[in-house]
Amino acid sequence: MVNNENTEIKIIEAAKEVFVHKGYDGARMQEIADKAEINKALLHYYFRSKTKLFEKVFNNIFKEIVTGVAASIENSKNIEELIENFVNVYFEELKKKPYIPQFVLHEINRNPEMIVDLIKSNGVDKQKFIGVILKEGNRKDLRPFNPIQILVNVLSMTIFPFVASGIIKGFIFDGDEDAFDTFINERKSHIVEFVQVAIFKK
Amino acid sequence: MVNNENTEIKIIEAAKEVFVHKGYDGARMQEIADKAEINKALLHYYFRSKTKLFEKVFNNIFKEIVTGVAASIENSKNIEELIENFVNVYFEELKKKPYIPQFVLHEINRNPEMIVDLIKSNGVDKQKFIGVILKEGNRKDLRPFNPIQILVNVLSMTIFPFVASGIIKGFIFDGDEDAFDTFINERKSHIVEFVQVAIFKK
DNA sequence: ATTATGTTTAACTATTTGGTTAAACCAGTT
DNA sequence: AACTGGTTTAACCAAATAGTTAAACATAAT
Repeated sequence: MVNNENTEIKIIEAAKEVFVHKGYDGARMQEIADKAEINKALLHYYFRSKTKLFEKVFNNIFKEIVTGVAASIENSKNIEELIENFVNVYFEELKKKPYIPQFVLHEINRNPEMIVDLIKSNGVDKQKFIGVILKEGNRKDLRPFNPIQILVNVLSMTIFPFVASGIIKGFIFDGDEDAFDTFINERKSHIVEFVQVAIFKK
Repeated sequence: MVNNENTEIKIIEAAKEVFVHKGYDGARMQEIADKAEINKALLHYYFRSKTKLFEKVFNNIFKEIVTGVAASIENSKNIEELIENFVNVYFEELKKKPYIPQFVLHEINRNPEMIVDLIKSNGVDKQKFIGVILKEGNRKDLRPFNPIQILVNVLSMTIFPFVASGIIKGFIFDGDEDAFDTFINERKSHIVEFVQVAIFKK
């Protein structure tokens, strides 16, 4: 009984790092071991296989995202608040962990069946997420857009720039990191404004 | 001299299929050979290495996308037309090839340096893409949004649903394919309407 | 028919990589 | 001190996989 807990955490952190940047197929157990400052055998002692380790890490990350979103919309009374809270919380989260969305989307794409178990095992309450937006959908001061479309609009505009940061950076900003950062910082309030202006009548 | 040209095409088509669905790391030369109905040695005879074959395929796909976009916005005189044309053309393209964006974004993420060469070697004229939107930016009947933000909004809303189809399908539509398809079909006109309503004053 | 050139194949090689094994190690318990 | 449990390691194994080789084959030119 020397390390245990500490080691496990170190492994998960290292695995997270490697999996997120290289994907499941591109990740190497050796690299994870190196990054965790242990050797490969110990890695397999803690998590029997690459698949098992990956599942742990992926679940971990997925839970982080879900609880993040849940918290951001928990106290939102109406659609205005919901959008503002979601975009604000999520944007800050993504600025800290910009590689997460691309990773999650790629892995779900690679193995779509996974998502069913994932939602189940994480006890995600769908209603909590789309309930507010559906209920608010028939407010008289809103344009008659399909609320699901609005939801996807907000998700798209918030998440996509991080998923496509490589292209946007290279294509629109000629590789200029600073210009891209400015753009991202400006974006948070832009989305809120843009959506508000679009959904309200008048 | 039996096959040659035909074989090369068959290889590229097979490689495209496999790379797009599995990614570079997940793709296997054997699987590509099988799908092209040849053996691995011939594969290496035509394209010396996995990397070389991948580059060819990726360039190919990238070019398709770029020319697609270029064509869609070529004859657009103002921002209204531009948005409508872009969304229409692109949506139909993506419905036919829904896996392309996720693939491209993942590979660029995996190897960001690639994009510089890619843009260079494809002779992409950036101005053509963002020129119209920048020029139209200070029309008096438009709200004073940053045109780049608008551009990214349109890109996001159009492309993201395909990148995140797995999550959207599973999460919002409980795995119901038909409901998702209906949503996608409705989406094309929704985006156009949504953006128009947002950008125009009054 | 023979030659030359490009095409196709089966069999092989070297390396990478996920995973295993058996022994050493360390701390607390008896 | 000897024992017991989990922990850690170096060395090893087997399978997968990118890439090679050398020979057979087909077609057109001489």
